[in-house]
Parts: sequence; C-alpha cells; structure tokens
Amino acid sequence: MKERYDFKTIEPKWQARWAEQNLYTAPDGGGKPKYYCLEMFPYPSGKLHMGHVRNYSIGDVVARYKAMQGFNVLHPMGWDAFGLPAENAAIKYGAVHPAQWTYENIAAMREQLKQLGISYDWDREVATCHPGYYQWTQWLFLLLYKRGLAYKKKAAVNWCPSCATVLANEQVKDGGCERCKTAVEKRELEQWFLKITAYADRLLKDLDKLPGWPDKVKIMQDNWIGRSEGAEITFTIDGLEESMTVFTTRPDTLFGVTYMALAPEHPLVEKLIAGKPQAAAVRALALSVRGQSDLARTATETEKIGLFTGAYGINPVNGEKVPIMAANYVLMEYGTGAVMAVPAHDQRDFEFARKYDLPMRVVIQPAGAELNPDTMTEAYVGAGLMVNSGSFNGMPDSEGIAAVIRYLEEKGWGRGLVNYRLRDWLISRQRYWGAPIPIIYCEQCGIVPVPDADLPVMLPMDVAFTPTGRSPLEDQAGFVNTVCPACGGPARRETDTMDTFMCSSWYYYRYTSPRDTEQPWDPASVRYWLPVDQYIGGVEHAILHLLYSRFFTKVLCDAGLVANEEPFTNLLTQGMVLKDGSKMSKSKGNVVSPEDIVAAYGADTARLFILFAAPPERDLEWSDQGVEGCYRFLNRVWRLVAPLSDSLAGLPLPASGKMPGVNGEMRRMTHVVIKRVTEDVGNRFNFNTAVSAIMELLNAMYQYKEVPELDRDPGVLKEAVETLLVLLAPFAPHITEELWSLTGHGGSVHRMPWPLYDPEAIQEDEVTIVVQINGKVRERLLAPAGAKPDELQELALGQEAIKLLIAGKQVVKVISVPDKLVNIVVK
RNA sequence: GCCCGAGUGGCGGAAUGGUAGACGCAAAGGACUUAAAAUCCUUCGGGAGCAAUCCCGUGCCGGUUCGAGUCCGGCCUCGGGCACCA
Repeated sequence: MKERYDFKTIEPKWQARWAEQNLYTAPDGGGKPKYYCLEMFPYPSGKLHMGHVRNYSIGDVVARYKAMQGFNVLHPMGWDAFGLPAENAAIKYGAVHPAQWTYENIAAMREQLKQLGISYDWDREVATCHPGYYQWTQWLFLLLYKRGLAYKKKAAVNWCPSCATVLANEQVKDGGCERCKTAVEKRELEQWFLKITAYADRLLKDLDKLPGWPDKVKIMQDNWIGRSEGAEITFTIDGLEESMTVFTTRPDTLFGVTYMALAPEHPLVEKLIAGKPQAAAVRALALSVRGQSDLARTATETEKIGLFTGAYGINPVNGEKVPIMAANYVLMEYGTGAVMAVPAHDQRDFEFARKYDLPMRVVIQPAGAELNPDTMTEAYVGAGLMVNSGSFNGMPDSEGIAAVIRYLEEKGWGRGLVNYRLRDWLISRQRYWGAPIPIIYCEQCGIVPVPDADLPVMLPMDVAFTPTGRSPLEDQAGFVNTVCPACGGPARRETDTMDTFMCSSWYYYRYTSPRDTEQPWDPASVRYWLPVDQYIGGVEHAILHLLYSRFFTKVLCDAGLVANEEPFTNLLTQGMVLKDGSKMSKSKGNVVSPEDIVAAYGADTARLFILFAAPPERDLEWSDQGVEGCYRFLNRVWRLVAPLSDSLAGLPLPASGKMPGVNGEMRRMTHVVIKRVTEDVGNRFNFNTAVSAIMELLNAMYQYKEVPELDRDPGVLKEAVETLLVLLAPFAPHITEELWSLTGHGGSVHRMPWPLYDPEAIQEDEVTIVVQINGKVRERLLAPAGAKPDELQELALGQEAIKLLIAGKQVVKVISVPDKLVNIVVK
C-alpha cells in the first residue's frame, strides 16, 4: 500500500474508463426525471483559467449529485468561439487565421477539461464558429427579421482614424485608441438592431416567475430595463414651424418649467441655432459630447455644460416662453433626447439652473414648510400640494400626475406613456470573425433576406487582416457580389457580422440535438430537456447575456419553436477567483495556472480546494497552502480506506435505528453528515460546508479506529467508509472511484444512489440547554431532546441555582427555544 | 455618478434572530527519525486571574428586540455591471 495516492495514474485511468463506458451520455427520455445542468460555455482564449475551473467544478458537483439522486442528467459543454481576440491574434501574428487559432485553442482547452474529469457528454459539444452552428444563428436572425424584430438605423461606432478601424469600447482607453493613442472619433453607420424593447414589459414582469434566481440579479435586470411611467408632452417653438417633445415622469410639475434642454446632438438643435451667433459654440459642444460615454456625461462630478440655443419653447398649459438650452447632461438615447426642466423639483435641473442663473418656480409645496426658490439648497422631490398650477392648485401631487395627463390628452398636447431605459440591441459588427448577417441588398428589391435553403452564408476563409478602413468582408468580391434571390439581378451581401451575444443566446437549445442538419433543434428534444434546471456562471453576465437569452426564448416561444417562456429555472452566479486580493491577470503577474496545479496535486485536489475555499457566490482567494491542505485531506482518506482493501466485503451493514456506545456515536456522526451534506449540496449550494462536514466524518472515523477492536462493530465502519466515498464522489470523482473499486465494490461509485440518513440514528436523548437571565448566560442544564417550551421553562425555573439568582426579583417573561436555551427576563 | 453586492481571528471562512470563530491554512511546542520530509499529539481572538471563571470583541454611528454578525436607518471601504471584451 502506498503512503500517498497516485493521482498521476489513477486520474487518467478512470477518465478513460468513464469515456469507454459512456458514463455521461443522457438519452432523450426513459423512466427517470430529467435534469439539465448547464455551465456558461467559455470563450476559447487558449487556456483554462481558475475562473473556468471554479465554474465547471461547481457544475460537476451539481450534475453528479443529481445523477446519484436518480435524475437523467444532461451536462454538455461547448465553445463561444466567435469574437475579437481571434481577429486580434490574426492581425498581430499575421500568419494565423482566426479559425485556426480558435480551433487550436478549443483542442487545448478540451484536453484540459478532460483532465479535470468533469462529467460532460462530449458527443454534444458545439462551437458557435462552426458553419453547422452559425447556419442556425443566421436562421434565427431571419426569424427575428420576419417577425419584424430586426431593423436598420443609424448608430455611432468608435473609429480610430489612424488605424482606420472600428474599435470596441474595450479598445478605447481614456478616449484614445488602445494601440496608437489617437483620439477616437464617432462615425455614424447604418446598423442592424433587434427590437428587444418590444419585450421590455414581459422581460420585466416575468422576473416574478423566476424564484430560483438570486434577488440581486433580478433587481439588476429590473433596473436595467428601467420602466418608468410618465407623459410625453409637446411644446411648440416660438417663431418656428417646429415642436419639441419631451418625456417626463413628473407631469405634475409642468407649471414649474423654467427652461428646456436638448441633447446637443439632437437633430432639432441644428434648426434652432441656424444663422445665430452661438451656432458655432453649440456645434462644438455637440462634437465634444459625441466623444464621451453616457457614463462620463451623467456623472455628477462631470460639470454640467449648457448653451442657449437662442430659441424659446412655449409651455402648452400656461403659454409661457422658456429658453431652450443644449445641455451635456441630456442623453439622446433616453426618452426623446429632450427634457422640460423644473429646477425646483429635479436635482440635475436645480444644479444647472443655479449655474446658469435660470429662474426657478415652486409648484409642489410640502405640508408644514414654505419652500422659497431663492433660499433652497437642493431640489424638493418629495410629496406635497400643487401650487402656482392654475386650476390644479391644492391637488396632492400624487393625484396631479394622472390629472395633468388627462388634461393634456383632452387638449391634444401630450399623452400618458411608459418609457424604458432599455434600448434596442445593436447587433452589427464591422468585423470578420463572426456569423455573417444573412441579408442581400438588391438595387431593384431593396433588403432581401437570404432564403433558408441558401444558409449558411459561409464566412470566406481567404481573407487579409490588414486594416483598410473597411470590414475585411467588404474587400471580398466573391463574398460581396451575389445575385438577388428575388429577381435574379445583381446584388451585394451585407458585410457586417453579428454580435457574439447572438450566438450565445440560444446554444442551450442546440445541445439537445447538436448534429441536426434540418433544423436548429429537434422540437421533441427541446420539449423534453428545456428549461435548463440549473445554470451556473459568473455574475458579470447578470445583465446582458441573461437578458438576451431571455429575450430570445420569449421570441422562440411566441413563434411556437419552444414551449418554455424562460430559459433558466435556477441560476447560480459564482464569484471571481482572486490572488492577493485582486483578480488574476497577466498584467498583475498573479496568475495561477490550473495546468500547474493539476500536474502537482491532481484534478481532485484542485477541484476540492476551489469548492472548499469559499461559498460559490463569494469571491475566492487563492491559497497555495490551502491546496496543500486539501491534498493532505485526500491522502488521509486514502490512508484510512485503502488498507481496508476488501476486508469489508460481505459484512452486513448495521440495522437502522439507534445503537449504544461508541458504535452508536460513529453511526450517529455518519448520518448527521449525510444530512448536512445533502442539505448543503442540494438546497443551499454551500459546497464549502459540505466538504467541512465530510472532513469531520473522516476525523471521527480516525478516532473510531482508536477504539479497541473488540468494542467496534465492523458493519458500522463499513457504513462510514461507504458513506464517505459516496458523499465525496461528486467533489473528488477519481480517488473515490479508485477506493470504491479497491474496497471490493463492483460498478461505479458515480452510479450509487445518494444515501438517505436514518433519523433514528441521529436522535439524541438529552441536549444541553443554556439558561440566560436578561440575555446573559448563567447556567447550562440537561433537558430531554425535543422538550416543548413549557417543559423547558418549568425545568429551568425549578433549578436551585436559578432560583437563587432570581430570588427577590420579578419575573417579567420567560422565553425558550427547544434544544437551545431558556431566557428569563427579570426586573 | 448610477445600479448591485461584500466587510467576522494572523489568513480562507462557519454560525434557521439564540453558547461568535465549525472546517481548513499558517504559527508555536512536543512525539517519531542519525537527520530531513511525511505522519501523529497539544496550544492557538484580545485582556485579567494560580484557578474555577470574568470582561471586551463580527468596518463605523444609531435604532428595533429579553437577545443582533444576522433585521431597520445613516455612513466608510472594497469589488462587479454600465449596453462593441465575453
């Protein structure tokens, strides 16, 4: 018997055997209930990092646990394989084609995943860059197009004039190009959008149908969608045949408008300033805000800048002329890109009005205080009665909102409206390495979708990656020039590709029938497997990826292609892996490579540590010594179990129920641990405390082995050993499998049913109760387990020591918690 | 700035509103060994005490409660997201 377990031999041996036995293939159907366990698929960057190991270790515990619980488990893996880094690599290293780079990375990472021993059904692997996959991404784009959910409009992109290329937000650092530092410009391009706003209300309301999602994620999505009720109000413009429509959530303050503000890049601005002296200055402001992110523009520390346009708006309700400003704090993307300003009752308007000395009028008066516009130090945003508001005077503002909307609708000046912060989804990318948008432009017929039969629109492989100022696809005459499917005349292909979020919004459907060449998925398979029962991934995806996937699912459900309204029933958002308090990154030089850890300690140790070091939702601090500790633990398991060899075979397990003495204590521990691990893994996902409990079981077994052999019941030891291996199997699958076979068991430990605890075995006769007086611990006493509160109180008050302590005082109240404590409140 | 989290020993963390610090790491002392490694045993929040034991202690300030690490209000610090990284 070896002192240490030989992971270098054991792990590859079992990985090969599991693959031969197809241990992880899941049939569509059968007698067992289904369970779809899914981890977010990785971008094939080249190497697995610790965040991946954490994600997939968590998923593997869930998948293996559910399989042992008797579920038919689908546990697939694939690759989110389109994206910027492959193209960057091609540009940087010249000779490497993004496809080659990507497929080589996939091969390397697949190998690493296999070395971790995760229970994937590799027959279902997908890669989004494979034509057999992106054919269906294109098909789904066309489905959206046919349903009126895809449209084109102008939108700005980041443009580096020096590199002559479009930049992703990530490639813009401090307003300059990441590579050459040149100031980034904005360029307006015709781009494709998906109408996710049409689903805003359902995406919001259906969050209530997701009790298995963390509240924080639901709150973030709720805020992201940003529903607000209010009114759209149209102001005419003095002396011009133009009008200006604003959105406000506070129509009750309409009489308090003292100026209006437009986003500087608003198309109306040009008409207002035409021929006026301030025209040049306003245009300069428009140019400067275009280069800024919304983030920078709306930050309160950013100075609010505004310029008078020279024009006046006319308030429909009182005919007042108010100046129209162009202001950097108004966003073109939100609402109508124009606001009515009520400085007395909106903080941003207040600050702006103070800075530019604009007038202020109080129209909501709180009870008890008299607001004075000259002495106010901040806007009053609370409740009150309407004043200075014509016929509405004296009305509470809460009623005023609806009343003003009714009035505006009667007069035709405006209407009640629900506005969302959510914007439509821009999917056009001026990039090569993505799924081509399957659209053809014909001089005669206009926009023509590629017929289903012509899919996929193949990405040409012979492409140069020298920046030319155009997307690489535009220089591919063979790709661009085509014939119109409708009239047969000459036509051009769309050269933009799709946002990779499109590819990742539906991959969990493809896993159900990944090799289907006739349709994106087999409807029967999807009906059987979906929705995903457990989805696991980084919290950084809490908004975009999860919202887009929910949107896709709702469209597919409306189209009758899937039966589920939501894609993911339960969601677990895992924290990051840190080293020395910050995220592992090459630039910080604090990266710990999973390869090195697996080579030095084996996959079981790496997985166990990462599950033990922190609860899954929290960030995890990497510790080399902590890894050592887990390795020691597995060796302790090995040294206890391996020498037993097949000495336990044939022994009967103890009968259920209570047992006296040391055997009873051992048996009690075994069953307490079954209970704790089952609750920690099954209900709470507290894998760290589950591992702790298994460690306690092992410690108890070592102590039990110290008991003279005559006093021990070998069946109790057998039960403890089997329990230890079965409970540990999802965490450390290789060593447990090896020990399972060493101790004379046939079959795989991963096919064992998850154990049930024996409630009688863990029952205690007596428990220690704490007696407190006025919340301070005064005495401990033994009480029958499960005693009722009344009985406990009687017992405590009957104690001589307690009687002495409370003598001469008045007992106000006695509180007792069964099996815990009695608190006596005295005066 | 806006939205969402998290702060507990030397460290990672544990604790249905009920004995704060389970489990693990590190450290110190000891056993075994010619020696080292490995392994095993003991101690391990701070303070007082010979001891039984007592007092203090969960980022800060306040509140609710017989009782708060946990609930509520207000701060501070750190982290995630902010729409073309995925």
